[in-house]
Amino acid sequence: MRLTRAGEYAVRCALFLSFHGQEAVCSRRDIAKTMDVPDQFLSKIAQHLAREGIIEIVQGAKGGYRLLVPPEKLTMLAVVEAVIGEIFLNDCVIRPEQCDRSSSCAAHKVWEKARDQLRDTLRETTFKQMLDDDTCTTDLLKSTSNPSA
Amino acid sequence: MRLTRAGEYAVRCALFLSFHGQEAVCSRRDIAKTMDVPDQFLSKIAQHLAREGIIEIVQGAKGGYRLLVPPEKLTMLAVVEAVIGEIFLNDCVIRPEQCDRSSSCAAHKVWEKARDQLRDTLRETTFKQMLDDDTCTTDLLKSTSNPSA
DNA sequence: TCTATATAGGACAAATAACATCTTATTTAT
DNA sequence: ATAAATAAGATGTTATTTGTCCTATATAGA
Repeated sequence: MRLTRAGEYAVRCALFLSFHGQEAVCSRRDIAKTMDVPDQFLSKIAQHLAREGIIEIVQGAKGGYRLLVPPEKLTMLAVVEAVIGEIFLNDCVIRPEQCDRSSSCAAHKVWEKARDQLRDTLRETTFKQMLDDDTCTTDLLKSTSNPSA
Repeated sequence: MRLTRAGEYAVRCALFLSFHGQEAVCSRRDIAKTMDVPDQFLSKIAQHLAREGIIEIVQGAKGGYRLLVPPEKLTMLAVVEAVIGEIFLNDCVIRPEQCDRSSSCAAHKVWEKARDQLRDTLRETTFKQMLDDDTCTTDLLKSTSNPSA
């Protein structure tokens, strides 16, 4: 499971929306520009997030995306899996039926454990936490969302 | 980090070699056949394992591969990373210089943590452990390595 | 109602990575 | 010398990822 671009972009998008709060409808253009995400590609990603109920897509003029889940409840896991699908570290765990390879069997327990740990870690991380931890983060977010400054 | 075929094959190969012990020189054909690995592809994989000092490649007639590391010291991590390279879960951790994206920064700590955990888990698992845990494993190994039975 | 401004969604194109094989060369036991 | 192995480079194939183009649709506001 390597985080794909699409996954990374989804995280950026969710970060942006979390920063602006649940009330705000943020235009795709704004998000794309600020977070360095290809505009059209973001469209596809947003659809995944919407399907999972993470965001709402507002159409028409003044349209854009709105966060539906409060940042303190929005987890890294939810955002990432919305876009790249459920996380697996190897095929055998996904398709056990195809894995009659008993030779690999003991190995699979390891992968399963590793996978569970990984997902737990991602599940424990909320976007609120990430925003609060502004060691280096959010400077950009803040500045760009406040162009007058 | 999804375990690629190559990685999976490396694990199978190492499992086979671990089962047969450090003394045995196992032919590539045998390993490939028993473990369902494409013969030529295994050749490539073996070269990686050899470069990392995990196996020794014995050339010429009666040649093949020999395990250099005792199974109780051979870890899943070593085998996998020998073939697929150091494990990363996302690009930003690999190329931080490319990631001046401060917006992603907080997120990266999470990925780094997840990555460390994953590698720890894989490092804790030895091939001896996997062989000992023969819930379902090694039946095949045993039977095929003992064709007279 | 019309227009400008948004996003949706299908089709497609390009780049990258993964998987595998073919061929030729080299090594070594007998 | 010969047969039995593996090595290494080139190449082909397929799948995935990333991204864009184009047309359709929705909505705010004059």
